[in-house]
Amino acid sequence: MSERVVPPAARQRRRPTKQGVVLSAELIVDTALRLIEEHGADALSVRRLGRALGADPSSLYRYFRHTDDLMLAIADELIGRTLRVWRPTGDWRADLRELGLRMHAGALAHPRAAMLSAHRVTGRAHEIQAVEGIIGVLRRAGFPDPEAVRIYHAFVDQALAFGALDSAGTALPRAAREAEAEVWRDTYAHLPADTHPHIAATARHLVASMRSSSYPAALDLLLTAAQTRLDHLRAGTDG
Amino acid sequence: MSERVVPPAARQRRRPTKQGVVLSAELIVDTALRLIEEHGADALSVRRLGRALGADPSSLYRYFRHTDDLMLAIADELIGRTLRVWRPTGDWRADLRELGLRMHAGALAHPRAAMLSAHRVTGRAHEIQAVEGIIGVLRRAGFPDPEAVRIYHAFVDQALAFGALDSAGTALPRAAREAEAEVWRDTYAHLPADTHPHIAATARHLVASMRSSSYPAALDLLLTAAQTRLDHLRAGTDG
DNA sequence: CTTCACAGGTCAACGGTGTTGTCGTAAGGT
DNA sequence: ACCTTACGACAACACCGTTGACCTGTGAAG
Repeated sequence: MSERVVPPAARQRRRPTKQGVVLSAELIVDTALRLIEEHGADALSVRRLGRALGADPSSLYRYFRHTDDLMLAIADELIGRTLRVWRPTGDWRADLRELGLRMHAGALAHPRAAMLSAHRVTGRAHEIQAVEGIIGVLRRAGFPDPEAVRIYHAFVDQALAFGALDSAGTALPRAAREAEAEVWRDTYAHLPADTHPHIAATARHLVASMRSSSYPAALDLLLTAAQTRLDHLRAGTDG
Repeated sequence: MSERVVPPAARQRRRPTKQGVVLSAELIVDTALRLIEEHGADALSVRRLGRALGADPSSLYRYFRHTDDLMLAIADELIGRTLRVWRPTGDWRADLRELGLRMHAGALAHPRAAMLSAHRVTGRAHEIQAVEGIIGVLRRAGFPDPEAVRIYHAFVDQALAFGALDSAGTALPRAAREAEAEVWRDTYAHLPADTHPHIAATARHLVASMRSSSYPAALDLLLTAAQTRLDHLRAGTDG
């Protein structure tokens, strides 16, 4: 074996595969993302990716040490894409809401990658840029430093956590996802009022609510609480 | 094949395996949890579980239709364990805070299981009991039904999502976890103020905050927002 | 232009996975 | 003591990630 993976800079001998494709780390990442998007999260396997590229599966190991390595590269690409289109306007609440929803949407677009990368701190350029931007928004809004950090931390983790949670939902095989919807419709909607009064009373709302992600609601709750805190601080300072 | 899985009530012929173990859904779930705890999440496979039980892997299909089915049973068992020690006092905010922290702690106690099951709706006994309990607390507190469901949904998902997120963190190999802490200490704590003013200004707080979970803070923010909403509703009704 | 080292694509194999069809046997009801 | 049948065992299938050995065309050096 010795060293299988060669750093991208040193690559030069661009030999095409048997089927005429010239491989590159970029092409592999892009193809992987396309595969995930088109055929669901479980469509991503080294062998399938190889087939989609028109190359032997083992060729990929010349570019990535193992599948995890590939996943991180994919995640990195995703962070970049999300951040690239965020333009803070100066309204802290609207800006954070926008960014939160974008992060969540980005995760849902690539469930498998989101699940694997949510809990990792990369310390890379894109991530640092995001941290600086969010804390900046909060400080400019008037939050004192410890408060800004607390809210930053909760905000980011919430976006990542819900992104991963909801991604896991969409990554399920179609049959399992339908089974879940059925559980709410069939089991919860028909519990008798004498044994389960609260579920019976709210069944209609439950079935409707469970159909969609609770992230927007949770995000708004977080922002509302932050707003309340800010109002409180202002009142304390002004009066 | 016909029907392979027999409902637990109908079981009677308790034939021991070749190695003398008498199987049961309970025993299988318990063994699976033990396996996950001791050897990590990837230690859970039908074949390994069979080996750990002293039974042929295919025997498990007499108790669970497929692996997913087994995962749901594991998840429900965890919910049950958490719920078993929760005693609502009547103070809705304190009760939900208590339950949220318990769920989070329960997830951290079984990181791998939490990660695998956080996103599943089981529709099983313990879960139903939890739903009834939480919505009951909210309705008794005075939230109208749609509001109660919205908050219930956000509350539960947030507890599960953070549970899974933080579990993923603790499930990392020790080396990787230390590397992450280092990133905060070394990279973020030393960014120059002229390029990253906001990070530089709050670095001290950042390093401290990132060491621990943001779930308690996020939970308090959610409860604060709910309280605000409740006050608002009361003011509207009373005045 | 020719030569030739070796990057990088390919092949075959290993040990793992979930899942299913078939079969034998011992447990329980009669 | 017999019969039925639940249920555990076995073998097979198609897939997975990963590796070591092999072979060939590329691109630079002479």
